[in-house]
Amino acid sequence: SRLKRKAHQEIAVEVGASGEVNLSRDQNEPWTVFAHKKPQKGWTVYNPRTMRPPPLSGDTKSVKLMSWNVNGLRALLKLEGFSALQLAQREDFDVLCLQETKLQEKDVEGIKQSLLEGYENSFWTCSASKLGYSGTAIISRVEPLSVTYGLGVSDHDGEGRLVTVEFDTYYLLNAYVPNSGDGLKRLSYRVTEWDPSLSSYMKELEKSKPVILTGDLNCAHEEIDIYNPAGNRRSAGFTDEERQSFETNFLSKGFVDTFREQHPGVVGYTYWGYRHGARKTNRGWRLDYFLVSKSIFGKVHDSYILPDVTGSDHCPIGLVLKI
Amino acid sequence: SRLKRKAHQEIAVEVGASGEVNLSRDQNEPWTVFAHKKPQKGWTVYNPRTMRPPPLSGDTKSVKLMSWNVNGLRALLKLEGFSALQLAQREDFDVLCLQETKLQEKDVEGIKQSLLEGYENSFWTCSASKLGYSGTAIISRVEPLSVTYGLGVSDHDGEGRLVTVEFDTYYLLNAYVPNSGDGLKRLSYRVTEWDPSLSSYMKELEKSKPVILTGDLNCAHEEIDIYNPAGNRRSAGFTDEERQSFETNFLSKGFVDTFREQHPGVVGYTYWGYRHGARKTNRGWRLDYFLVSKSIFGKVHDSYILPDVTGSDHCPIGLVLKI
DNA sequence: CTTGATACG
DNA sequence: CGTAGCAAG
Repeated sequence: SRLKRKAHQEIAVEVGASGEVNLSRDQNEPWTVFAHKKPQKGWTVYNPRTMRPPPLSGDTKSVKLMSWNVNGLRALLKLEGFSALQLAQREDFDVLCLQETKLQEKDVEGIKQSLLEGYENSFWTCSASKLGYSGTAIISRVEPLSVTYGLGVSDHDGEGRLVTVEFDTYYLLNAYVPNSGDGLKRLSYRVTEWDPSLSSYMKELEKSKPVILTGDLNCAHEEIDIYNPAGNRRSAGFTDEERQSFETNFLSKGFVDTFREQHPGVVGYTYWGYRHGARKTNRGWRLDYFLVSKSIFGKVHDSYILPDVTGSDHCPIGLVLKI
Repeated sequence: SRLKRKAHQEIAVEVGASGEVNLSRDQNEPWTVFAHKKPQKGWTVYNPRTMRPPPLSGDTKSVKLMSWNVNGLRALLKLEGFSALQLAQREDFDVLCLQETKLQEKDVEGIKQSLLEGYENSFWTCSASKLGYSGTAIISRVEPLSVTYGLGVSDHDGEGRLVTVEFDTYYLLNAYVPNSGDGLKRLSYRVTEWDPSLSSYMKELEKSKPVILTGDLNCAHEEIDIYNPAGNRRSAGFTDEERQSFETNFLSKGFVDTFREQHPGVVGYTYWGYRHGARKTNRGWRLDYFLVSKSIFGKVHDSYILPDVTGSDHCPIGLVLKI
């Protein structure tokens, strides 16, 4: 049955004294924020209240991975109420992957200290070529078996865009895929060099263990993954080239887009440009993913989005994995 | 008699709904903000409430000139309550000279429109060499006889640091003198090229009419003009070279420092660096002046400072001239 | 529209 | 510390 929709409806977000985030909407009401003038038949809008599976029974062990493009970690931490700490308290994640930390090497040590109790393992990349640009981190409760920065063998590692940790039963890769840029200046680099290199690297790792790739993959895969497909055919992140590359290098190589697999026909954005108040009207993109090797897709309990968490132009996403 | 002093006393400034500025202090209390640990004997701190002469009698005609380094006019105008408009309402000036407007040529027309009713004559300089840098303006009720931008004949005019207007009985020059910069990089240019050129230009004009120079002259002339003379002997604005240049090029050439002449032994700062809350503790400098040709010093009724006007790291100064 | 680096004060 | 411009998204 179709949801009742009201275009441009705003969600009021209330931040409590201790930083907790409360949606002011009735918990039972369906998620009705929808900016499409003519929503496609059969599409519904992802509602993290109603579209998440019930918690696993107590005797099923699970791990919760989260990913968030924070668009500048120092700025985010200044907004107390939205700090990673609050997210930890709410979500109780095991691993948090950050992109666009925009840290310099010299900031890392200080940030590490001030971060979360109980997450003593953290691994940071910074852009060597441009200060305050790009940068990723993996923050984990348990100590990984190994850590790798960058693609290792290639010449794509000057911008601190990738960090890999190895756990018992899988590799976890956290990537901030290069934006193709204004005028699509970097489109060619992105689709002919970066994407294939990342893909090969993943296939190489997969020989020993299943692989999970998360992060800002800077591509809205299909029309359902962007608010205005027609108007963005030549926009970075929705070109045919990038979408094709996403399929060729990742999906066709046996990596599963977990959110889409669990939620066919569901609109779930993870990014809204700061310009023109795009977030209020849900004019967004789905750019952030958890892709997993087919061999462990069966372990995916929940692939979800937290669109109400602000503080960045992206929102966090999560993956609950049975182990 | 010595004033009672309390170091680091703070003045609370209240801004009313219509933008008026109210000091919260008792009107009868002397001005006691004083940051010197050991105030020099005989120095008192300028108090604009008690140290200004009584208004001129109704039959003496006068003109009020004001000067303010606004440190970015667009930023200032955003702070509604402290706009030049409020200053106009309080002070009823005839001419307002601004420095460090930091406007680009393309901003000027728009700003001109949005400015003050009754001040239809305004003349703007912008830095051609560096966008958003330097820049001056003279805003006047009456139309001047002529306007000149820069030093005219020299090669010092790329930065929009000088504008001259000619009135019936005097020339008014508004200058933003080059800061000698970190490491005193520009000290030599400043004292061997800019100051002498400005001085010659003034002497040239003086052949036909008395001259008034106002603006940010970027020099604290004597020890009394700076909160920590000993610690700033090699700071831009208080080097021996700049102080000597100030004397040689301006005072010795017959231009009178009107504030100092009227208030010997009085500490009156016009600038407080933003760093370390220098303004709260009155750790300031007197960098802004009205200098006048000796021939019209007799016409000076009041040379004053408005230290309670915020919105910039400098405060406005004023000159009331009998005409 | 927002972050962050850099210049300048 | 704060105002600018700029690059990047």
